[in-house]
Amino acid sequence: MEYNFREIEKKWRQRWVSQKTYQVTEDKNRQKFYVLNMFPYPSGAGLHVGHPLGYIASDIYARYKRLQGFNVLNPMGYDAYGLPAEQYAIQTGQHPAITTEANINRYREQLDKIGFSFDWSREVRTCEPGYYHWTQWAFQKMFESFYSQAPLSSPEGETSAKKASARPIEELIAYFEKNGTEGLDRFGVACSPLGESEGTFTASEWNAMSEVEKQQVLMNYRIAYLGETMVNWCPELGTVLANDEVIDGVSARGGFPVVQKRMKQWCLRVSAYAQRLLDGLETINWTESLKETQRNWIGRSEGAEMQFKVANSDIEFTIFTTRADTIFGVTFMVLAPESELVKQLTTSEQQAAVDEYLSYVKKRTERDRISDRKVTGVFSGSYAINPFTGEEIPVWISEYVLAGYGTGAIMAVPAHDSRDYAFARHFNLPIIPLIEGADVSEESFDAKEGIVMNSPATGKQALDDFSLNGLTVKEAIAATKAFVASHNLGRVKVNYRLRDAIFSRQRYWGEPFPVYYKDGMPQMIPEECLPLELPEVDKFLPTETGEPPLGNAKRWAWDTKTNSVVDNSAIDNQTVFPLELNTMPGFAGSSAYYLRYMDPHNDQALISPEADQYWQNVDLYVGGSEHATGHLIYSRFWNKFLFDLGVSCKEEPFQKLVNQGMIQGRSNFVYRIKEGCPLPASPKGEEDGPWFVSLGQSEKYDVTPLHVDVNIVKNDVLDLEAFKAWRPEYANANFIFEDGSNSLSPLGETEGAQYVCGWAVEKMSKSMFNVVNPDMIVEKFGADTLRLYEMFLGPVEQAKPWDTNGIDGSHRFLKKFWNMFWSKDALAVTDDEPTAAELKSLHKLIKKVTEDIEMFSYNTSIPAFMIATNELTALKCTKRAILEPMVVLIAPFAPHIAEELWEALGHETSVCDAQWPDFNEKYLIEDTVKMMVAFNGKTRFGIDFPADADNATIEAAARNHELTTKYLEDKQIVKVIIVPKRMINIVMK
RNA sequence: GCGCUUGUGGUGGAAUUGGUAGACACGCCAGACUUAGGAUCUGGUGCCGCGAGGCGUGUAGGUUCGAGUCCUAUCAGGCGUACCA
Repeated sequence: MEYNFREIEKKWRQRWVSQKTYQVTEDKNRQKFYVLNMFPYPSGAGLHVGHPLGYIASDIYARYKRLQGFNVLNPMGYDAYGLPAEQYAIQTGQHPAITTEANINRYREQLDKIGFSFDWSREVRTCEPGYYHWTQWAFQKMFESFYSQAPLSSPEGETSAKKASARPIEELIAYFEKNGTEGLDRFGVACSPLGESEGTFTASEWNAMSEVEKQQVLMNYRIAYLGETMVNWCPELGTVLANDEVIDGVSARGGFPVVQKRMKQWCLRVSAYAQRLLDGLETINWTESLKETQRNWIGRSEGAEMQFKVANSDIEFTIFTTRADTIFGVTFMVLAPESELVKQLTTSEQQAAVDEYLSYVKKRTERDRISDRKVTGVFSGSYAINPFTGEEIPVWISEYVLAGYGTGAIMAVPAHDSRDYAFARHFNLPIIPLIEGADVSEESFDAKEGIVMNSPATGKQALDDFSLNGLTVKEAIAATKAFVASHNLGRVKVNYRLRDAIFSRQRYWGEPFPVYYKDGMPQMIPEECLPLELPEVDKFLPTETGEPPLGNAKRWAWDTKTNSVVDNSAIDNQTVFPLELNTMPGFAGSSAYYLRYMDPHNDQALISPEADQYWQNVDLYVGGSEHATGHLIYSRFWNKFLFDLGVSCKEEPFQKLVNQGMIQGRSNFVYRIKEGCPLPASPKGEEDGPWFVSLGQSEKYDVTPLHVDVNIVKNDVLDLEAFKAWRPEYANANFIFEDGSNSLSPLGETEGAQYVCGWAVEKMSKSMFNVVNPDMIVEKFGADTLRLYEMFLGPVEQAKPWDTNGIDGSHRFLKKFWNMFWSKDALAVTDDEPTAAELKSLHKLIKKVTEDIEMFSYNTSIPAFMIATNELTALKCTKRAILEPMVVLIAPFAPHIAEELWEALGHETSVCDAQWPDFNEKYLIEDTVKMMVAFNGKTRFGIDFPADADNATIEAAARNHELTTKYLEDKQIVKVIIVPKRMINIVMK
């Protein structure tokens, strides 16, 4: 019987739907396994062949786990909010919901053809009210929470059994009512950076505050808060962007310039969770490189904050340093241009120079700073006093100090910091070396090693006779920290690079905030009124007054009497208030979708405790590594917050994570001969077309390489007729072939002359004509072939180019596999007892495939299938005891063909409910075992032993072997080494 | 600059704790069959050499009876990050 993949695949696609084969329910009697793919953004271009790679890999794993008896959750959905649909809406007026719906349908159609075991009854879409209900809900909870290292009720604060957690803001309010801010620092409460004056108040001061004042104070502590921060503003897109959405100073989407701007924005206090995000990495099974990326992004650094007084003034300021030991080498201080201190410390003589510098800095974009790293700065006119020596140190202002990290001010130690060194050299400031033997005449000595000197310099004296001379750097750092703490000069401090996430976007196509404004302060709409649905607008652009697109909505006001959305005209700021105009960013909807899959239709809660208890967290998460510092940080944060709330029972959402590598395109080129370059033949008389030369001949001509559609090239040989039809201007094209002949030579072209294209690996994109569409492959070869080939292409984690050429091999294999079962049009399978050779083939395969799937290295299982199939075909094996397990083994990889064969073998249930075959080692034992014996540096092989021989027998036999004996007699033996080959290892066990 | 990562035939890639490097597939070559195909089947295919033989895992050393695998140095590519004090 012929392998008719089209019919088979169609049949099983329908059957899986009608029999609900992949729907799962919580089943307490079976162990759960949760497989998850990063859900896609449904773009207009549809899927290309690279998209399904990770889905196939995880689908194989999901099917394998199911065959092993697990209750497998393998859901899919759409990250449906996003910029492209909105940009398209702006250009065409088409509502993004319509575009998105159309794209989703296209995605679904494509996905359905590949045979995934997704439970579509659990599909989620981030843009649906039933889904974003819970995004809004979580946001409200964050607004109503603050974060502290210990419960405020514990009397000892930090010294008590710590439990860092988000807590209801009411706890903080109760504390303020009783104590003000007195003693609050014992509890490690996370808050926005505050000045001395606004940060402290007494209980009676708190109680005397107006409601608005209280709200303003609380805003500094909420986990979701409205904060005035420097943001990445993208004028072209008219919105702010998160740090991970900005690459090289331009927007990740669109590549538009990004500038720094001070704006009031919703923020999430991700930084409060920095330490837990760092610690959590130790408990999860991710690749080391990805964990390292997150560690760097979190950027923990231990150091000290130190106070510096300003000479002739009562101003004091704080700096952060990890090299407290270099205090005696400080020769100047530097402030960030955006620092509040700049205003206070600039003297009247320097005012003009400073103003000029600040306006220069303001003009520079992020991109300028990156591209030219020149040394710039200006003297403020003020001097700071070194707390250890009393010396006066000039205070400078320079853009190399960042306002957003540490305190926005540093002590500069040019001898031991390369940035300070460059600055000192440029402005001719003194450089004092502090490490014995360090040569700082050409560059700074940044390493944290060596013996300290000049601390203080000979003949000078420091506060309390403090000295670091003679200590190692490590000892000096510790000693200085201790001294700083004991003399009240500052405190030991851990800083994180991780910033709070900016959570507002000035866009239409996103989750609306469930927030209205009363007296300028945000208020949450009542929880039972969620979801607050996205309003309709006429235009998707910002309003004329520069408000976000929601400013165009006519019905976007909140009536607190009826608790409903009403017309803007009703706004009276008494009972009807304006609603928030910003929307949430892309990462909002993707931050907890894995929880929603567990209980997608629950309209009472994000997830029921029962569903959460059963599914717990994701066992295997598959997706691209480009989300390392975005989604994978935010969702870990989000999940930790929900964990603190008791909503999620696991602190880490994704236990194991595999990054699938990108599939690149393989572009083909033709070489067009430039005008004026001598040609091999003259025109035929008709209108002469352009000339193209084959790769091997192209060096002889002056050519321009041009991309050519990979779909009209086979094995790098151009299909000439298809090429002529591809573009009207190529209709009369002439060719010089690989063998040097040409299409216009008087004798005609040589028989078999070919035009060979060049090739290169590039990104898969329309403009390079190298996009390969999975539908086409499925149409030609079938979904099972596509699945097999995608896995065969190489390790899942590695980036690799797509090359359709090799796909025949996978298809041929499936045909061979199919043919094992059939003789003419009848099933050939018999119930005979299998032979030892047949059992060996089967069990070798079981072992290999089981191990491979566990290790996620499918690319080596496919060859194992091919070898086993070839072996069994050669043995003419048609025995059920061999072939039936083979069907189960291949089911995760090629589910359609497996179902068809399973049914042909007489089974009434789906192959999905079969049992994964057990591996038995006894079938693998060899009859004989080869040994290797090494003589005088040369290894010899070829001593055979019975397979059941034990170690001692083998060694004795080897020693008695005639060769061995001869060498022993000649005393030329250095060593006799007996190396069991792998088969022996099995015997030994 | 820093961090991570990868270097194996014409190509994608195999090679378990160090143990016959190049599995399997593509491509290529030869042959068979034929309804002449983008079909199927068989055999061959790392490089040099007629041959025996020699050389081969980015490069140079080292450890070892034995190294793709371990160590040291170095070169090249990929990814991430960017003045984080």
